[in-house]
Amino acid sequence: MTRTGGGKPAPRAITRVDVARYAGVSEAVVSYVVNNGPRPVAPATADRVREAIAVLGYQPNANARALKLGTAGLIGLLVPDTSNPFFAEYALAIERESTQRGLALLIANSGSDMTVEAALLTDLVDRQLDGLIVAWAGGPPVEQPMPGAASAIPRVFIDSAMPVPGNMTVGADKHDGALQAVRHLIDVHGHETVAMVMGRGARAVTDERETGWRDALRAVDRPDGPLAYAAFTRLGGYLAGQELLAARPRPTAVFASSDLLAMGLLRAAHEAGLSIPDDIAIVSFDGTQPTEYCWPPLTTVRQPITEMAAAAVAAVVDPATAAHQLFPVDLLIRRSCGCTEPATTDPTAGAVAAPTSPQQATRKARKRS
Amino acid sequence: MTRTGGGKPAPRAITRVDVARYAGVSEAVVSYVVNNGPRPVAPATADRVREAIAVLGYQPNANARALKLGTAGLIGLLVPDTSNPFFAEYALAIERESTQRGLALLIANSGSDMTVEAALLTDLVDRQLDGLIVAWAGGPPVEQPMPGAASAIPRVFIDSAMPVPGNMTVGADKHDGALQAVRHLIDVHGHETVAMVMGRGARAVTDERETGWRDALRAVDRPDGPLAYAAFTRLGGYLAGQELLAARPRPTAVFASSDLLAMGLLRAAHEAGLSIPDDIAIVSFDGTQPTEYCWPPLTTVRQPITEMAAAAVAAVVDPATAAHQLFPVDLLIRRSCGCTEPATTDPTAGAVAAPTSPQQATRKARKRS
DNA sequence: CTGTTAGCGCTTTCAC
DNA sequence: GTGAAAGCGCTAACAG
Repeated sequence: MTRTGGGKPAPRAITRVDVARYAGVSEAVVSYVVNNGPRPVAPATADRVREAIAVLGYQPNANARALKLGTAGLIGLLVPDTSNPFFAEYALAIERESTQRGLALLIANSGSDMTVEAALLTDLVDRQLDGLIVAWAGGPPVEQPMPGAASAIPRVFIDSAMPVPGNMTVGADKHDGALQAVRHLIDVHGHETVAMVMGRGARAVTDERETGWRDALRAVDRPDGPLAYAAFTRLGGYLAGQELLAARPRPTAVFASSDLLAMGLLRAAHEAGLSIPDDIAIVSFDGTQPTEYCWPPLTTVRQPITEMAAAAVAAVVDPATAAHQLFPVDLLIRRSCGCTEPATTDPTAGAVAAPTSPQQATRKARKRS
Repeated sequence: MTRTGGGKPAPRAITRVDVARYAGVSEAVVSYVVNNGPRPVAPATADRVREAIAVLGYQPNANARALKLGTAGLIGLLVPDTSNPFFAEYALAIERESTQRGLALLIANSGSDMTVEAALLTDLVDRQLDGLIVAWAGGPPVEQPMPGAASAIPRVFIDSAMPVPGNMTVGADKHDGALQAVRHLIDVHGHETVAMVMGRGARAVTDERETGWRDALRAVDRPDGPLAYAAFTRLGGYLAGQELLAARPRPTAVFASSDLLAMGLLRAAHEAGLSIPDDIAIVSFDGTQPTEYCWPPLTTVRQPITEMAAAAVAAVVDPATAAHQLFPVDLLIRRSCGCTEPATTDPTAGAVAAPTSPQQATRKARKRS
């Protein structure tokens, strides 16, 4: 049998056959040594094999291994946009969690585009990963346009405050978070009402933060403050902020449905020459790191990202988990709401959710000028 | 041959054998249909096969395919920390570029820990991806402690302003960027000298931004402003900022070696009750999105992330590329340096690097009070 | 303790 | 236009 062409002898990668031959053992033994089992190997033999591996520079073929084992040790994550710090931090936490379990993470951004999202999801499913973690752009789908639903890959939907029938879900209690934020502004800082900047995603679902905001206001018989919808970006927050600040009377307090939005709002307020929190108080949602470095630092509803990430990975790795896992949120008090940070305001102090004394910040149902 | 146990009939996944049988064709034809080649198939037959696929819910086994083809269509990205907007935006751009080429992206964060970095790199190499893009924590290694260097995976080192012998590299002209930043502060805004906050990574290499800053000052016979080293985090920038602001005389202008650092510095300045840019001007480095939403918006040296990402992916996919690719940077003028933004300051305007008229911002070698 | 060997599911060459 | 069959490199059951 003649070889095609007589060029360079095709640099065929070395396989365990080569190693076995070199070490003078069988292929099985090579495997036992590489995998530390499943059968024992005499120390001397093992050493010979290890040396052969080193000398030859043998590297097991990952794809062959994956075929045989039926798994490549990969999980996939589909999110709207990792340039949003919330998803960036979430993805990072998921990656850490996966790595700890020996799984690598494949990441895909939909850019909040439902068409792209569907395409990426299909691709991910086709790759037959060991698990799939999905944060739907704009919340869980109302209908079930769930590509590859038939596939057997365990999946969990994150950033989903509500259960999705027939699916595992992980989410934070957004309704309660909105309640806490609005109540804080009213009860502690004496605002008459609270405006809201609500992010609008790719899907037309009513978000729990919006209902939470509304419910908090109703509970104390206050009128709804103005509500501005915005794209889930800094620019969206900026534009919505301009809209809100142009209203007369101007709102004295705003609840932003995400940190990203709050950044935009902050810029709009600064440009308008407003002082925060005196002219306008702001409470945000997510609790991402950059909020600590805004000016003023943002009071924000913290989602327990690390815990949720752990739950999400656990869910796909061991699908025996509960169908819906809801996590509590807490209010991270900083300055944008009108509170004074504790003396040890220094971020060096490390305390994440430092309690604070808001006494002198109180204002009684103040009149607007 | 008896089967072990008589329990449920092991839900064996359907393979092309099942499809072939169902459609009454050979296994080869199934393959031809699925892959659109390499041999032609009669339309009628193809339809039958497609129907069988649909009915049976057949999904080609990705691992088997990868074994046969010798590739799984995966590339890996190893970065210090995607919660740094610079790497987040870089990763996103790389992902887009890969997706476009039908490759999926596996991502790993070292957290700037060299031990973790080495471990992750080994894992990535073992997975035999089609390419590897690496941003070393703290710059390219001085020595060559490059795990898995023997492996044949094409690799490219990004965020590397200097070539690394024997490797492909992609980087921005950091030296020139620092030059531009410092010159702007001196030439346009009349600062006597410029201080610097320099990020210090995991490796002890002198960064081109530091030499650029120094060179710019020397070129016009100015004394070096004070230099503060910091961890490459917001907190690092904050602490270094406090240090710098406590110096007497207090610097009137600071160049921060990354946007992340500048955020911290900004906070330190605000807490000190300083007005920016009047009391202290700031120019940053990277040009990430959040800098547009700081207060005041940051003037920053923009790295061409999208272009570099494209170059990096191209490099690993087609290793015939040049060894070292250096990209130019440009100064994104905003307010923190003392310039007035153009009338259309509205980010809606879309113009990324809007030119600006810095006339009235000029100050002549002003005295410090 | 070690060796032989049967597949995992796919792609593709080669014959028909 | 279609089918048969040879592997890709590995793991692990089974036999020695």
